[in-house]
Amino acid sequence: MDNISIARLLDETASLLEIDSADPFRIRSYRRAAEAVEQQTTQLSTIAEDPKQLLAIAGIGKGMVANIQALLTTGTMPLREELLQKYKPTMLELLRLPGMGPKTVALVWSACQVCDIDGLEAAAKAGHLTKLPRMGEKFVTKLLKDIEDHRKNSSRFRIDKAQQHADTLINLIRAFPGIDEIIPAGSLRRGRETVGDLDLLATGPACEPDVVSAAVEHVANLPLIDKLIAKGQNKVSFTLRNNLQVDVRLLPRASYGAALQYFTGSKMHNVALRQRAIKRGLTLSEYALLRLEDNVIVAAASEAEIYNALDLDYIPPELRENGGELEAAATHTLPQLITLADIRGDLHMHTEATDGRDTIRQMAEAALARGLAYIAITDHSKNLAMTNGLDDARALAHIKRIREVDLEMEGKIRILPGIEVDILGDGALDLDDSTLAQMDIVVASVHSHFNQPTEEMTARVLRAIENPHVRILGHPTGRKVLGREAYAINIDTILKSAAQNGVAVEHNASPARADLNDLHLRLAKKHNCKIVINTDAHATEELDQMRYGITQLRRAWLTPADILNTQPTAEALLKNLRPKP
DNA sequence: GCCGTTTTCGGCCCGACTGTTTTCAGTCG
Repeated sequence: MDNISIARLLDETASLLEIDSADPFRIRSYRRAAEAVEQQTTQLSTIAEDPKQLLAIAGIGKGMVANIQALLTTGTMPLREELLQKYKPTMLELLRLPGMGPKTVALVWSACQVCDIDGLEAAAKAGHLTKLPRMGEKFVTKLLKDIEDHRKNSSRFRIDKAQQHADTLINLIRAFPGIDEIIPAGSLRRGRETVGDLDLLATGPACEPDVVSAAVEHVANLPLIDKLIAKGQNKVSFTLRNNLQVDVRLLPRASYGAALQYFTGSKMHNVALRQRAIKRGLTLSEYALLRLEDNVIVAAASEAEIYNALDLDYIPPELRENGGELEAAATHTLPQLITLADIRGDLHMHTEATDGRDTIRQMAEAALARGLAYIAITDHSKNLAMTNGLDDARALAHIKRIREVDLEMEGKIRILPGIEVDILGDGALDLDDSTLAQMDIVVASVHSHFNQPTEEMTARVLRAIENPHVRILGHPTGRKVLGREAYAINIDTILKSAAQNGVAVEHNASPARADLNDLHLRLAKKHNCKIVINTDAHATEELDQMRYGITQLRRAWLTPADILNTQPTAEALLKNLRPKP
């Protein structure tokens, strides 16, 4: 059992304990232990023999060592089994619905024997829930809508999780001699926020038709496979333990480009492309681009050849949605899309002063190592009490330290003092203007999980934008990619007002919370908004999440000129932000 | 359940907001 699985089982146990109304601090230790295990770089299975090494991990004590050892030897642990006698594992799914916490899950279970989403929906529709305490019409209406949303999303995987699985599988597959190139196709390659299944296309000498069967056997016997679905001549389909379906195709080099094009999609892009081929007396399939009259291969080995043979510029995967990219490629007017290397700064990150894990200096050095020229430290303000948010006095002391570290870095990277302030219910900010005046970067974020009418929510954000100290609007939609959903906000109005006031809107690069999707980003460009992309990193390695945010910018056809933090220096960036009052 | 001790128990991030109350429990960040 790997660390990720151990962490998941510990976290699940914590959720079951919550439903069981266990001691909140005991629950927290299970969550902390899960987090700690997930962050370990060495596999616990290799050091489990030696309790001393396990105990050395912060958050792992005697009890947790026993749990981990039980998980590693038996695949489960006594407490988990005991809880599963009382509750059903499907209840964990219920917890993922907005507004459904452990108490409510326990309540519907004891009152209606409801333990899964289908049951909950049926009970809601039958009117059983309104008889329960604190559950009225409003709650049930919202619940039914949330169930619907959940069903739409729950079979998909976030891009970063899909990428992790892809990376692991690619390494394992490449271990077979004679496989030298593997590319994930499908929506992962197109940079979609979520991925339904994984398409891995491999090629190399071992994938040629006469020898491919050995490579197929290798793939079909990968240790990570949970269920083998199909094993064909050059294709293996299986699922992983988390139910992610993976299709691996082993393709001869000569037709690799055609296959890559075909399996990358999107479906609509491919339909349009094939129509274009037919108009030119050609036919495009997953094997090749052929001349219709004599079946001669025109192009097949690379995607570029295929697009060029159709009189098109090469179209980046992110644009292949049949949204005008064929016309642009035909007239040589495709945009020069932004790349990760264009990003010169990251203006939203946290440190140990609030809920981050690392120090100002560590964040700065990590950013420097990633080639950034400047960053802003924007820890939380006091209203987010659980993050140990900064009050005015602490915020001022914090920027003093930020300036000190900035000097220590001797110009190798600039560190701008900043803050992520919270927007209160009436649209006011939770720190004094005199404090905000000391900051280079003020990110105003809507945090509380409001369920106000759209007009009130929008008015609240509009008022925050009007505060002249605010330079960036963070979490503009409050949207999360999977799980609990966005605030009711009129994004069109917000973006217009941000543009008028010169407030930059933030695209959060974190895959969990990509606040603006590609449609929002296009809207922002239409309204002439200033746009920044930030990681909102809470630890050094989260700075790497910038790559996922970039794909959303590319999907929105954005270029370096559309994004403010492509400015080469901190000074140039600040000049482009709203002027300080 | 973990941690840090002032060694063997007490402390462990808490405040805003909603829906249902009729003074508050539950959820969220």
